[in-house]
Amino acid sequence: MPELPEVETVKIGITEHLLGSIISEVRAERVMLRKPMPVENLITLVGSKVISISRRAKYIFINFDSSLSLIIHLGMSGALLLDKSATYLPKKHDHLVINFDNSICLIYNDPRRFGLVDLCKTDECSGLSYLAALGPEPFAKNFNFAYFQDMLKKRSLPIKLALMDNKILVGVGNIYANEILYEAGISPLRSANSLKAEEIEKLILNIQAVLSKAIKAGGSTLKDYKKADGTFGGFQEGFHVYGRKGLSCFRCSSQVTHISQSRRSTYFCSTCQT
DNA sequence: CGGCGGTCCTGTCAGC
DNA sequence: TGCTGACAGGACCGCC
Repeated sequence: MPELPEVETVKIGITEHLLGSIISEVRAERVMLRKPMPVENLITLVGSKVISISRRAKYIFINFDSSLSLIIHLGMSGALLLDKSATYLPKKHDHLVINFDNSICLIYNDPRRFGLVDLCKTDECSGLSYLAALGPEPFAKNFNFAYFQDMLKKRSLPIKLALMDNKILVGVGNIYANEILYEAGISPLRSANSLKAEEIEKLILNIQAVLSKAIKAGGSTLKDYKKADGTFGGFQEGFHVYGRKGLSCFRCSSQVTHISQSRRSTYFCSTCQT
């Protein structure tokens, strides 16, 4: 799935085509995602006009003039695609297909169904249980040294898991957690509360550097992820450790180590990352 | 409360 | 070729 750079890329990709468009038809499959898809509510979107598209963590918000917001999370395997041929034929795992008056079609496809589709009044979204507890955005002012140091000193779990904890910081998933720690020269096994001030500084810089580089590259494409136009992101060419088990570290040439932490793959260089 | 393992689901790939 | 098991970008839940 999409981590923050992929979600941001999808958001940008759909915005230019959907802004100002009016929904003419909603086809929603009665399917169980992270929670049941609210089919009856989704159908009420017909006639609504898109006024803005935003992102919070890995959630995309399509905001309408009817004061409603469509909330979409792509989970592990979800994709949000645009189709410009007037007659789109639904494919397997297309759970939501929305037609717009400008003959553009927005398709939500998610084979593993770990994603989420929800509808909420725009001004009530921040109160939703799955959004209320989220930590700061990596590029926001409230994600700073004082905040991060304070959060990390209270936690004893491995720093890699802390990076992926949405209450501490949103947007960093498994791939980028690996890449960020490699760039920062910090071992993923270190407990969060063992980091020194200078390491925390370095971590913040690399969280922002790695994510912004990935956004510029249009995200990373591994298996399922595609950009909204169906083409692929390019950042996977830039991975330094992820998926490189046994290959040479680009810095010191020793072999990249692969381990499992909380059932997620961790890749790191045990020489460069201490 | 914090940490960790199990779980939701389908697709793909390696190995037999 | 076909089966089986491991594994995959996320996040929630429940148990200690």
